[in-house]
Amino acid sequence: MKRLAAGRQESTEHTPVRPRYKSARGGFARERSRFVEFLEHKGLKLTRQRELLVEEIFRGDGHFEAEELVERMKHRDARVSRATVYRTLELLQECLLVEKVNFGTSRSFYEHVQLGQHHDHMICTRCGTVIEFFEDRLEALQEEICRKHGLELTHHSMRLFGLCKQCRQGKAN
Amino acid sequence: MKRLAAGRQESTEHTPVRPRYKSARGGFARERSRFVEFLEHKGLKLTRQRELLVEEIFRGDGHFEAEELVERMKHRDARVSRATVYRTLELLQECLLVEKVNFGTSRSFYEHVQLGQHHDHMICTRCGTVIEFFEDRLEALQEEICRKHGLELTHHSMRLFGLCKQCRQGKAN
DNA sequence: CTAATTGCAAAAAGTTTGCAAGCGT
DNA sequence: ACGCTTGCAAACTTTTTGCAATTAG
Repeated sequence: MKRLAAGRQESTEHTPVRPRYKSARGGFARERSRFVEFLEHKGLKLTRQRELLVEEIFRGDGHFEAEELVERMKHRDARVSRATVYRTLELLQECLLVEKVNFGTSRSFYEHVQLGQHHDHMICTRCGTVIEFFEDRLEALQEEICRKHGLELTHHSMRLFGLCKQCRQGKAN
Repeated sequence: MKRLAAGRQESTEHTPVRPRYKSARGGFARERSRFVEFLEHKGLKLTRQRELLVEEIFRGDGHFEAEELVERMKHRDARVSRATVYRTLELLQECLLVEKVNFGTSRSFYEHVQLGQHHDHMICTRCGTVIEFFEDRLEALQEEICRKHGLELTHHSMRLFGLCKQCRQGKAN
């Protein structure tokens, strides 16, 4: 996975139930072409449904559940079935444009991955708040660990669980 | 999560389909008492089923699926139903004796957590081999990151995905 | 043209739940 | 005794699959 410029230290918070994020940056041209290239490379077709899905996924705040995406697609100009949504999510995960994340609850969330915008998660096990963070040294250390074990790193997922400040102070959240 | 003595660097490999691990160390007395204390603390009861489950979980290689555990319990001296297995796994996760891990496939695995024996995972996305590793500096860095964001760390999960040496060389695995 | 893709609906897989009977404390 | 637990089976949620019709290249 491409390393980011050193020193980025942003973080945003949200709850896993209905996450609220700052809205994604404008376009998704690079992500779209990555998908197109991936399809070509594998001899797969760029269908209307696949185009609509990528657009819808990268248009939103980047966080969604499969079923929610199925719903969202109903308001588009072409019908996209549940089966196609699942099948396409599979492809998007394969080319690293989408990640399946699990915050410890039974439902699994998906996140779109904007090229060069990787982040990890910190989850409060009491109130469920999720904090996104990025730490350059962590990325570097991972590369080093993989090198040591002979793995060529493509991507990773790190989740830190614990109690957030509010919950430690016994306040409801 | 308790930090381990600095410098431990072991690693074992297995595939997620039917993982093979070196067998667990002898007893599980400490884990058992942790569970008992947890139950007492919450005013819950130590039933025969719960005892058998903990025993079975810590007796095995430490890796299992829910359904597999249901099967294994059929050969015990008391019947343990699927519902009880799920309900107990929930409790065991709550007191950090069991972790649910997902290696990218649709099935989710559970691992028992022997006190003071934490490790993370490296997964080859092509052949599915899983390498367990432990890296002291990673643990330390996590603590630091959490401190910075005000989270009191209880546990974490890190997965590194990529291509193992064999797969990079195009050999089947 | 031809193979890949889609939608549908049924099926599978995985997990949860209500309830009456049973069991720790 | 009291209230937490259990087993059972049904219900639910989420994801997968077979198949005939459709579409991209």
